[in-house]
Amino acid sequence: MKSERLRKKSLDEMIDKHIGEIGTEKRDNFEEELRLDILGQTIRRIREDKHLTQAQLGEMIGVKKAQISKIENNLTDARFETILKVFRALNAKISFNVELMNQNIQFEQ
Amino acid sequence: MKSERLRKKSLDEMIDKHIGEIGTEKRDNFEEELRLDILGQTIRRIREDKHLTQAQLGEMIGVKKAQISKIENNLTDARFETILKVFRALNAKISFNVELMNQNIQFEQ
DNA sequence: CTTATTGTTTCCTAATTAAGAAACTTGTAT
DNA sequence: ATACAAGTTTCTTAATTAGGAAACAATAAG
Repeated sequence: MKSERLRKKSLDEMIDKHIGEIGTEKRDNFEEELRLDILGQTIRRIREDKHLTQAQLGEMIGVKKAQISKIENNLTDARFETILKVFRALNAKISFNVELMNQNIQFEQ
Repeated sequence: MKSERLRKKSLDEMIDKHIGEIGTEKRDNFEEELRLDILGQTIRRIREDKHLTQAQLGEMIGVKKAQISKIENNLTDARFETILKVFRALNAKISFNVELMNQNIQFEQ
């Protein structure tokens, strides 16, 4: 069956085939959703590790608990600074490692 | 051409100057405490290295050149998705490495 | 079962990003 | 100098985040 053959392919190949090639609109949307999903999951994971409620985390950065909920569930495209504030409040060091060719530009927030 | 010679410093030259020559320890393990305003400068450097105008970069991600200008000059707190789009358009892989106690949570764009 | 806590969702409103457009400035080339 | 391209700034309007508040669901504890 097709599904058996597809199972042997790599995840990238499957995504290429079923979602679309990189660069296509459909693929771009998929990649973006995937990424934002991971972001919310990550924030939730760290927050729960620190035993903080959404309300407590929100208070720390001047954001309502409703906003934290939306960020964690990927229901909003928050502002860049807001996302950084979240990580700062969680005392999580987030570094942006920009890989360009063979060079690395790394900076932390 | 004259314009080529008069162009601003390339990304390579910037990194050489500020981080170190290729092969040096400092260059290999670049870690520097930087502020948010570096984000705009980083985007500008990469864009110029790719010989893209602000208008061209904006077109690639559905943002006006005025917005690119504001982002590069840190005159706006853009949305998280917009910043990711910029790096994606510049073909720069940006990974978010969240360090939390003993664990590392890493996810890439 | 009742109560409290936490998280989700919805309403309205305020604040801000971004579009769209244009004017202006700066820099480069002829 | 003049023309052109690139970047900056400003304006109005549209779209969206976030505040403020409240209702609601889910869970756990008493």
